[in-house]
Amino acid sequence: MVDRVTYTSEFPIFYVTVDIAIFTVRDDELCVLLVRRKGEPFRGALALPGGFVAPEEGLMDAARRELGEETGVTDVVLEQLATYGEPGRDPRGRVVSVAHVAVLPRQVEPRAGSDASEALWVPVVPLLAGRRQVAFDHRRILADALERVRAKLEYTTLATAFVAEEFTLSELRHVYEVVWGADFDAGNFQRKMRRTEDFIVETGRTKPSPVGRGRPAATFVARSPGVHPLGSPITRAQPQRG
Amino acid sequence: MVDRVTYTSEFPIFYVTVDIAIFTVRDDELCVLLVRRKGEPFRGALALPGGFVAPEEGLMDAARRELGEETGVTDVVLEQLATYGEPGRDPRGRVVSVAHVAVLPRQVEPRAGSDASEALWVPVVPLLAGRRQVAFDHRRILADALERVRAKLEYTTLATAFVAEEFTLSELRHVYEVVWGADFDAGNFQRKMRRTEDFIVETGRTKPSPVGRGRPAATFVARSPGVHPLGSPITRAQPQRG
DNA sequence: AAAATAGTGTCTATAAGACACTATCAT
DNA sequence: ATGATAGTGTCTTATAGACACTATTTT
Repeated sequence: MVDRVTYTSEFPIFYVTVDIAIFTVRDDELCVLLVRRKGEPFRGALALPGGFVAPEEGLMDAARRELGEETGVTDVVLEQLATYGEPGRDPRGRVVSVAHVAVLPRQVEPRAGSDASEALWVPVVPLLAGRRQVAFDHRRILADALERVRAKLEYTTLATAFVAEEFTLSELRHVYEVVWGADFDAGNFQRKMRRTEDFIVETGRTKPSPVGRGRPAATFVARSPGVHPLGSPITRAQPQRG
Repeated sequence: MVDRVTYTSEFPIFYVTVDIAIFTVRDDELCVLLVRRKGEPFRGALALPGGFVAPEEGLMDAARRELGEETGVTDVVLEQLATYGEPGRDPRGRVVSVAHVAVLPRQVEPRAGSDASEALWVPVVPLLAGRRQVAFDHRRILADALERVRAKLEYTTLATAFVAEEFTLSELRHVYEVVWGADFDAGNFQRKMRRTEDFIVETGRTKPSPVGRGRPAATFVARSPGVHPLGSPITRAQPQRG
């Protein structure tokens, strides 16, 4: 790292950080990983995990590093969300933050990092509806991130990033139901998924229901790793007059 | 502006810039406004207009200012696209660029700014398909911007940003045809637009065809200023087996 | 057998594309 | 009248949602 340099320019000093909104489905709720801040400003408030970008580090590399430091997770779907750089958004100076969205396939027990006294999974919708303090403009970032995840579920294969590598259609349907807060007809969902091209591939194996009873479900894997656009969107459940 | 400061930190120096991909439909082609660089690096190459963010200036404010300086346009649809910050993307140092997309309602004659020897409208698709040199990673940014515009046309009211405040459905259809490079059935397009909620409002006035012959077209205005999501998407023309 | 979950069949409403047709203008 | 563009009618095909039904498992 650079230790002390002389900065000669007519341009101001910028600090560049990354913040990450890490989502997972946990206990029938969409949750985001937040840390409780140890230092000032916003000491004790909830914040998105994140940190400063290193000198020779790419933006997504920085996000991936911070994510690893906070959760120990490495193989994860990560995407740039937007950049927040209003003057005054950070009292320490002109900080431009490149926000990212990450989706975890299963619940991971977070461990606190060096900048946080605590790391915890927080249900997103109640947090955004409530009045709990959130550091900086992270409430706004989180709202944007939620909107992005909900939108991407519709026209990409993002849903598979929430479940294990091998999954049942009930598990996948549960992701949509939790993220969108709407129920799906199980039969129609089944048909839609099986008919959508380039999304899922049946393994030939089955998996018993978690409640112990009922017909075991066929398992599937994502057709290809990562997130890809879908030919036809997965529509949100809308009541039909018929 | 800061003239000379001493920068004491374990964090590196970052420069933050904005770049703007300004699109318009001109002569039956989707065009982007590019400048020819006066100075090094990439002297003489084509580049997106853009520049450094001022000390107390928001990111979109900076983009709007640069856009005004380059084209004289003020009232314009502007949206953040993505941020590009790979180390080495700019030989002058660690430059993080926040790219924006702008859409102009009509062809504007660009005037060269202080950083550019020339400003010109360039057809986008041939540029991306060809081998003309483009400065920095601006070819990549431009490709991302084109993808964004094509996508937004489908599920937002962005198309109205390409036409004058009062427009005919033929003019609007032409935007879709040029941006997507596909023809639409004029009748079906008419029905689709009139039935889509919260998109357009008929003025009651008519406008004669530009070729002088034919029935004058009814004119419309956008239902509300700015870009808004649509309830039902405008689908790209796809051949149907029937 | 009963209960629970997985998966299929089928009907209806809606909407997109194809294309024939009507409407209104200039020459 | 002719040709051009604007706009409507209507047929076909595809698909989403509703919901009844079958299939496969455990208790």
